[in-house]
Amino acid sequence: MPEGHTIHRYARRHRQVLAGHELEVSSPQGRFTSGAARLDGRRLDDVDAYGKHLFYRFGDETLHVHLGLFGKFRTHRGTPPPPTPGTRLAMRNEQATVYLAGPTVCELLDPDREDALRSRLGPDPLATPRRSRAFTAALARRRIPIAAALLDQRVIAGIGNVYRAEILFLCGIDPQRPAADITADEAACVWATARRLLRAGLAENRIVTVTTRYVGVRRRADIPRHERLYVYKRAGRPCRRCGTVVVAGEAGGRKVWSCPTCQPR
DNA sequence: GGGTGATGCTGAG
DNA sequence: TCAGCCTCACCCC
Repeated sequence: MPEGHTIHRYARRHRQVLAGHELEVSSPQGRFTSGAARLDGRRLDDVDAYGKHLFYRFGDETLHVHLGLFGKFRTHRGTPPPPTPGTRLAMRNEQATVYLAGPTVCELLDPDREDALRSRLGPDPLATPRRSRAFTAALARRRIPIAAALLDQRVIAGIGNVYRAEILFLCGIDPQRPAADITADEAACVWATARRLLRAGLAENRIVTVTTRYVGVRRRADIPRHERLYVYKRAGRPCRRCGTVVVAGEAGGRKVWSCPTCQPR
């Protein structure tokens, strides 16, 4: 689930239903008991997101959450069901309860450590849309494949394995090309496409990169689940644009898919 | 009901 | 480079 759009969506949702209230905070699973005790009864002032990181402001305490590959939030209005055994964190007020399960990180963060964390993150297209120059400069410094660079959160924050494959397809860039060889125009395309796709994902709560003309339906909402992407996980199937067989490769330790015709070497 | 994979990242070697 | 983390949805029987 969690690429940057999901994280920003959680921030927005949790700000809506939880912020401005004193919260009951607990750790049903018991792995965040002492942290939860420090937050329990405090007012949540705000929630913000950067890249794939979430920050919950409780006065002078900040809760930091990173979902990793498995993490999930669930929001319940009114009386919630009992938490599942894996629920690390529960935050509750009179109108809603939010459960968190399976995060990579759920911790209290002091300002110094937050600064250090943020300084390791590249520009987030959903948070700092104008900073594409920082992105272009970061690409120019790397000899690694562009597809690996797009997963490096120091280069660009919030992109994951689905978006990187789709962005490179839409910009016509072979995943294996060295990042430093990407032209200024191509870098601008990657940034603009990342921003556009993430914003659409944030608005629609799902990753849909195809346009309706490639699928043969009238409305975006009618695009079937398995027809929403151009290349991601489509190895062996025809490219939606040109019919060439989509191929799988690897970059940054993860699979990446591309069309050899639309994304020439 | 069991097995597996998943949109992530770290730290050891 | 790769094991490990950690939960759950989905597939197949």
